[in-house]
Amino acid sequence: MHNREIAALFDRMADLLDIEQANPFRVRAYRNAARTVGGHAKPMSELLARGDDLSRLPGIGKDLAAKIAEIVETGRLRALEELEQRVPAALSELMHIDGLGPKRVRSLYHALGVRSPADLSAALEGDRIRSLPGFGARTVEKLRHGIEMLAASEKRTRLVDAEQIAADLLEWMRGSRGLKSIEVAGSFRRRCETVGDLDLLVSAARGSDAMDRFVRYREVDQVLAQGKTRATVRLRSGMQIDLRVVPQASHGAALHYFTGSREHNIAVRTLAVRKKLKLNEYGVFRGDTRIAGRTEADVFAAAGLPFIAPELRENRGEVEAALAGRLPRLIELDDIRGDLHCHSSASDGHPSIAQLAQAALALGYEYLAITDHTRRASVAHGLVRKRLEQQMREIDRLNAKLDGIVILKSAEVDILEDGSLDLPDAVLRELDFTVCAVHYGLGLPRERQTERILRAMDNPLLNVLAHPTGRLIDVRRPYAIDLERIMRAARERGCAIELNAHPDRLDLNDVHCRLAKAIGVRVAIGSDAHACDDLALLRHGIDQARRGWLEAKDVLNTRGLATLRKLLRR
DNA sequence: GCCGTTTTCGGCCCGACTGTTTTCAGTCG
Repeated sequence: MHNREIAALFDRMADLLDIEQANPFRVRAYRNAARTVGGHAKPMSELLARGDDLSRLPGIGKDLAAKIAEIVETGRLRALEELEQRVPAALSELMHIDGLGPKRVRSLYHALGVRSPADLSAALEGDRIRSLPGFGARTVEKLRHGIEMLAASEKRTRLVDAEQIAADLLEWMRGSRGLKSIEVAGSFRRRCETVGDLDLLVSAARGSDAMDRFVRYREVDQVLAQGKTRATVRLRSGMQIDLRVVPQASHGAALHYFTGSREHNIAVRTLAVRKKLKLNEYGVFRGDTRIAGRTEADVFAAAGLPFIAPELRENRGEVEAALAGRLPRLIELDDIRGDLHCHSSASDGHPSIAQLAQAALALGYEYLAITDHTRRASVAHGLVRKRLEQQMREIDRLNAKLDGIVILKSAEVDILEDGSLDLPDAVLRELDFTVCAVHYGLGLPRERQTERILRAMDNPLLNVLAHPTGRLIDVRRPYAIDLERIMRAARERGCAIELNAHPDRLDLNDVHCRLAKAIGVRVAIGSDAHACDDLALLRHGIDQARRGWLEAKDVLNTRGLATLRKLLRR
């Protein structure tokens, strides 16, 4: 039973309790628990196996800890099954339709026997639904649309794609009259790997036309809501955009509020409440007096906190760390001294090694590792021994000519199904270091896949384990491995773990980075560039590293070349 | 159902917009 599945059971519990009109705080407790469990890096089964006290997890008390144990042991949750005797399980799905909450779902079910989206569609065709209180013509229309959108509503957009959408929209919005500032807040600003929608925050003088201009944007497909300070539209791309307009005096408070996450906001507001203050999107108030609001730093200070970077605002311990003065000094792109993963035309990349070196030099790097695929990756023209040896000689020649940058000899060596490496040790030994990865046999059972990688790491010629989980965002799930065990083994053996920064991968993800830091294994951030421009993709890795609390000292390629060589040695 | 600088009970973040309502409930973020 995976954490995700446990979380799903708790979410369903919350939905059904909500429909049953249970204590709303009890409902929230289940939702919080779902989030805690679903976002936890280690399987609950593992925590239990080693005797951890689950009630020490945030939002998990004695009761929920016992329920987690019950699910892990039996695969069932009796409380949910009992609840489903009273409230049909399928009603949970209706809660995900835009415009339907617990009250309307309850009313639809009791009055019309609606249990599923299909039932709802049928009900919307008839006129009985109009007899229900709160179901007018507009609501019926909205629900029709909501059912259509149900499938799409789960879809999230990769951050890198959202950046494009945001850039175009910002350019349009900057033509607004009276505009003081405009920013994208929300999960975009927290640099989540995917975003569901975009939250746009505008500070503007009175009489600004920002709101009008927003709904007139050429890409707008539908205006879903529009008030004086807030509007929501859906673009032709399907992306939903929320706009909020606030006065400048509230800019910091609004930026904090709309950056979220929701859970982080609740944590900070709770702190404010304890100080007898009120925090909302307009500022921090003592009584009716605004004591902060212009900048985010002011808002944090009023709540008794130092500035917390947006990437940390997930209520994953950042508020406690801030109170204790133990916030990390997050890594920045400028800390990076070189790239440890890229491909030349020798395998599946486009540019020559010389072109890649020039591009890396232009980025201010001190070194660049060429990591073409090896033999086994035949579709990517993987290098056989002879071609790799030729490449090493070419790199020697280039290094003799180049000034200001050193090209490192490396390869993205396949980890074969039996855990051996794809080229003989004799040739790997000639490289400065290796980046090793699994590309085939992704479907092995967890234990075997883990053993395979551990065996590969037993070879002292393995230096960096590349894209450790193999996931491709929205395309391929991570392969089954015991990542924590692999990380521990990597630390013991002096291997590093890659954070592959390619926007298709982001592998390690943010939670894994946090785990790597806790275990103390060093992270190597690589762009996995296949073109010169791709070297810039490394910034996406920095985003996730920051979300995972990584500091410059946790990352291998923030070191100068001499130190890097020392740290790579096993 | 959780939690504790208001600590084992009594709180639990806060406001905008919509639609259907004649003053507000429901939903959403």
